[in-house]
Amino acid sequence: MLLDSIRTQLDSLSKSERKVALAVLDHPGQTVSQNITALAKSAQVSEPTVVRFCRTLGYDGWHEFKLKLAQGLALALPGLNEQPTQDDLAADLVNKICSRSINTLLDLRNNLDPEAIQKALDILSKANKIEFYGQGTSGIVAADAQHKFFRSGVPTVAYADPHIHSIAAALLRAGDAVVAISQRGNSPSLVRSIKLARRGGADVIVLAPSGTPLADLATVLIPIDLIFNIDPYTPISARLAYLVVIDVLAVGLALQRGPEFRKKMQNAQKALQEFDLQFDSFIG
Amino acid sequence: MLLDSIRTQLDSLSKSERKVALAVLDHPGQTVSQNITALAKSAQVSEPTVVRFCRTLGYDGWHEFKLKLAQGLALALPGLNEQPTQDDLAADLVNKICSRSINTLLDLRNNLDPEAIQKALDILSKANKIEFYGQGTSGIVAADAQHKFFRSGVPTVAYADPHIHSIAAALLRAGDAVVAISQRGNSPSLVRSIKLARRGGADVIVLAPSGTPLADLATVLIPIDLIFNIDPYTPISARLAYLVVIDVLAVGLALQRGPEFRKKMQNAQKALQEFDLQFDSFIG
DNA sequence: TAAATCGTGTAGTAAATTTACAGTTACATC
DNA sequence: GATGTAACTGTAAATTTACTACACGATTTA
Repeated sequence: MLLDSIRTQLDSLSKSERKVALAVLDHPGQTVSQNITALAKSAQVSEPTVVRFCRTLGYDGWHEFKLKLAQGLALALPGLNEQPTQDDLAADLVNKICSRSINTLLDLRNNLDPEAIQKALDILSKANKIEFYGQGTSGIVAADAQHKFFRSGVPTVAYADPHIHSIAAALLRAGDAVVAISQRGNSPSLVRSIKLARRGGADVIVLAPSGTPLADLATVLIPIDLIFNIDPYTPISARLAYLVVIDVLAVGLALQRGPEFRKKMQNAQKALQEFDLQFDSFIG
Repeated sequence: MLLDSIRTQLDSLSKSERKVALAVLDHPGQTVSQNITALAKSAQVSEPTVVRFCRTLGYDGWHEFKLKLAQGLALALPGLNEQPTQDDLAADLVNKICSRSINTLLDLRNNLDPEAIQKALDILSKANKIEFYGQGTSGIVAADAQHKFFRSGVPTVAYADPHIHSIAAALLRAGDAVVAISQRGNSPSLVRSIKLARRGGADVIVLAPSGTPLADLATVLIPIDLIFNIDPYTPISARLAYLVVIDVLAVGLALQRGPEFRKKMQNAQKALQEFDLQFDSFIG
């Protein structure tokens, strides 16, 4: 990106232009919010020198340079560019947590196995009945999944209570499908329910770290191997990964059911939206 | 992102400001390279109207608006906004949905206002009682918030049922805090409850798109201006943004309560983890 | 029907960016 | 070693750009 381009061209710049370059590299975030006068001052050069610097890099002038820099920063991952302003807790917090979450998803994009997704979609698209089981935090993921699938026109149920899902699991038959969600993959009661489900002939899609007891019971395993941080103040960004996988499954299933089905759902959605405007929002 | 924020606020704009909005939406790419005069001309309004338009959207002026727009466009990578088609392989699906989610979070990182977060944290750290209200999809976010705050050692409650939260809201007093979560910002029953809460003297932190009825009722508004796509098969990645904001608040609150408190919680967490290994996982 | 509020454009002002020019330095040539 | 040339850099003026103050007109309210 732009900052890298500045770095590589550092040698071919004149003395004063290099001052500008270093000032920009030092505080890229500030640079985009400053005007040319402020940058000139902090680089201890004159304004025209800054303009010449921009031109040397191939831009029309200060405005275009600033714009391109801003765009580059929007995409850049943190840590590299800006040292966090230590005194500003909130800004630092926002930056760190967002960045960590982004990294989690980047990681997911690289490691999520499309083949497993495809197998899972095959199972789901043929299933008579789809149930989501998850406890604690994963119970929320399961509830989210139910919501998403429902909005995609696929009725499902989600259970977070061990007693309930063990009963539900015992009622499953061949042709039914369960999605078991667990961040640890070792919840005994969930494992028990999944065993019951399999005994009844149901297919089980597991979202859990690989190598866990739950993972071993899967018909299809979608492994989610992220660091589970012990520090309680670390945001549990792993949850985001689970939610995105659920997104993938919901969208994939909807697509697999074909465009007609899709059209029908769009209409339903539209009707719902008009309703919302007058009454209560279902969407929230 | 910004363009979506413009779309959602289209109704609350005046006639001339809407002209500006439409001109921007029509040619966002041109807008960033143009100056205010050119935009005013193509929207057939005067320059001050453009400035007022920028201010209405919450920006300092034309410069800031243009910069943010440029950053938003940089994130709108080509191909990402295309709807996934049925021909897509699972790999494509994974890639697209992950990328879209990543962009949502990049956007959030660029636009989330640390000042608003700080104000929210100030309120939360002083609050006697913290409640989360959200309906439908946002009800899940509220439940998630309750979970996270609980794990940070802060007892809270979350309500998704309109009747329940209206009763709860009526019982609030000065010194209490509500976090209202809404992806639309116009749910009548939620608005009603929030009005009750404010009447009782409670502070209200709102997570919703800016310019919405709910946003106007906030003591502190944390605006989340992301796409609300009508197509039901588009992943609702906005939810990720909400979850991350909740993360930020939960972690921030824990940090603000000091290191001793933090230590205590770490121990509690550790104990819980050991317990989990033998019995049922609380974490999921 | 009058008053008031909101929205909009005109014209003037302030600010920022760019251009023109001139002084300085570094290097090459005689 | 002196002189000329070319490249850099800053000062100051010019121009563009964004913003403010004010006034007119429309729409709403009393």
